[in-house]
Amino acid sequence: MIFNNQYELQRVEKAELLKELGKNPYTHNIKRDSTTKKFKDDHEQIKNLENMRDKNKENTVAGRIKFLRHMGKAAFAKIEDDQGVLQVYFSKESIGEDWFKSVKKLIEVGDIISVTGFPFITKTGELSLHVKTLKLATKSITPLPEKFHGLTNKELRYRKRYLDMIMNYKIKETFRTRSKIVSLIRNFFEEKNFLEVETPMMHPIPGGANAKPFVTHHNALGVERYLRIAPELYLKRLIVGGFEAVFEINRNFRNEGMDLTHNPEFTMIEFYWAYHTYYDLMELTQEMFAMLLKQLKLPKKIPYGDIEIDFSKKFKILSYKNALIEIGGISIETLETKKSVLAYLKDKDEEVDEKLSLGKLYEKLFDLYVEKKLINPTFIIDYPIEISPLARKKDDDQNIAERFELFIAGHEIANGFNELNDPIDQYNRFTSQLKIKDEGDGSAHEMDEDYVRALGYGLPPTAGQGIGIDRLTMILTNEQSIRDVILFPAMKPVHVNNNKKEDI
RNA sequence: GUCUUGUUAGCUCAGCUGGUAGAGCAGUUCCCUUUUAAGGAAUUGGCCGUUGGUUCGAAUCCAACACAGGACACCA
Repeated sequence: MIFNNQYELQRVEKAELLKELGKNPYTHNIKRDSTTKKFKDDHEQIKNLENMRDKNKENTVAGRIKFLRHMGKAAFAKIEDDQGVLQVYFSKESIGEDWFKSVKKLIEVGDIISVTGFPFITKTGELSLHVKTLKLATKSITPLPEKFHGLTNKELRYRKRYLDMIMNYKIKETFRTRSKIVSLIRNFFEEKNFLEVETPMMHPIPGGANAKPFVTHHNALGVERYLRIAPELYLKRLIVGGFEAVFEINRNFRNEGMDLTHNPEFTMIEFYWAYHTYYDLMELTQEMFAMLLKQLKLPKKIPYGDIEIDFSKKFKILSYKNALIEIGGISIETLETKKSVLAYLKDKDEEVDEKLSLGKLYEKLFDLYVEKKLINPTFIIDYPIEISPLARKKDDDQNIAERFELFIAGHEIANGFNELNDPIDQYNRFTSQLKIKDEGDGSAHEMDEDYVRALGYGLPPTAGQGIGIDRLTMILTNEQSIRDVILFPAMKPVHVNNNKKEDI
């Protein structure tokens, strides 16, 4: 029996007793004509009535009992539904003596009930429902956590999100906002004539990002498949095919570490826009943020933990190299050669791989000394080419990619660039990524010959971008951990320890 | 992957330098017809994360392991 602790057994017994009384503890025969919020809104004016009640009104509201206060022959309960909480009052007289006695014994906090009755205002001034009929909708077998402190254990909150939602009302708001963000973004792109598409999640060759993939096996085909690390290469094939503006909002999977900003599966929007440039993307991104803030009714300066993020000005644009100099405080001379950068890092007691290229070393410097300082929205542009294997080179500097990343609150939120559409160049970039992979960087990009062949047919000048929806939601909901914006974040399984020594 | 802190009743937490486990809420039994974490009286409930070790004796000391929070590393 799965429910075997003393409290659960007690409640199972109560459910049995209810059945014996002819009250199905799991009935479906419940209809309501109002909600906790609507009931309060509809009857707000009864405070002006003489008796502060209106016996001619009648509504049925259903919800979970969160508080229950018995007082001999009467009782108050707070019931909660999707919309909020409503206090209900019932007594021996209002629902009948026998049923009142049974309710007192058999119905408790956690149970879901429906109540029918009229609005009134209590002595302490709370608009409440005076119950005439009380029905049990669902008997709760497992008791709820404590009513005052609630559920605070983070592990339990993540593992049992349903319980977290019952106990921590605020978290539901966060996930409503998340849903709204996705919906608003979808709308935004549709209105700009982007076409929403769905490309494969199981890839024969993992591509579109530098990351380690999850591997799975396709039985019928007898081949390995990789959960996608990015939809990028498929979306660009669609641009080759003739769609000129596409987007996809869905999950990507990366087989890497987890922390406050990384979950192994995460949601991204990627969009590709033919005959546009990465400067157009930066404009579009700012427009999108303005739209989100407006629709979510957020101010232009929003709090995030101990800091404030200012969206009121045009986002700052700064080149990668200048960011290292101006924000990282690194001298131009230091940045000139591999040797001087290595010396700088060693001087700072940082562990570095001497084999890293200058571009990779820049990346290291950026992560160490710049990223965390980018609080207000900032576009960092013009990235080293070797960390941007799918981005177009600048015409006047072969070492720089026409690429940007958007940073907010020290986190990377978006990544966009002019797509590399020279098939020969792309082939060579893949080849040099393979070399990096051979040298031991498991996250280097794979060769995707079919993608290069697609480019062979001609990819129009295109700019493309990805935005991390989880991180975006974190910023807009003021949550510090990605786990607080993912309904069911990845957790290790808890396994029962059975390795007790056997007698010999 | 590394470091660090934690794991005690259903939940939130005490438990000191080792001496056989406590509180509040919830539950159970009573009293109470307008309460707001309602109140009053009594009371049930513990493989002290797991496995070993040290010791006459371990929730407490030591080790390994598991899981979690945080930091770092990798990445978005």
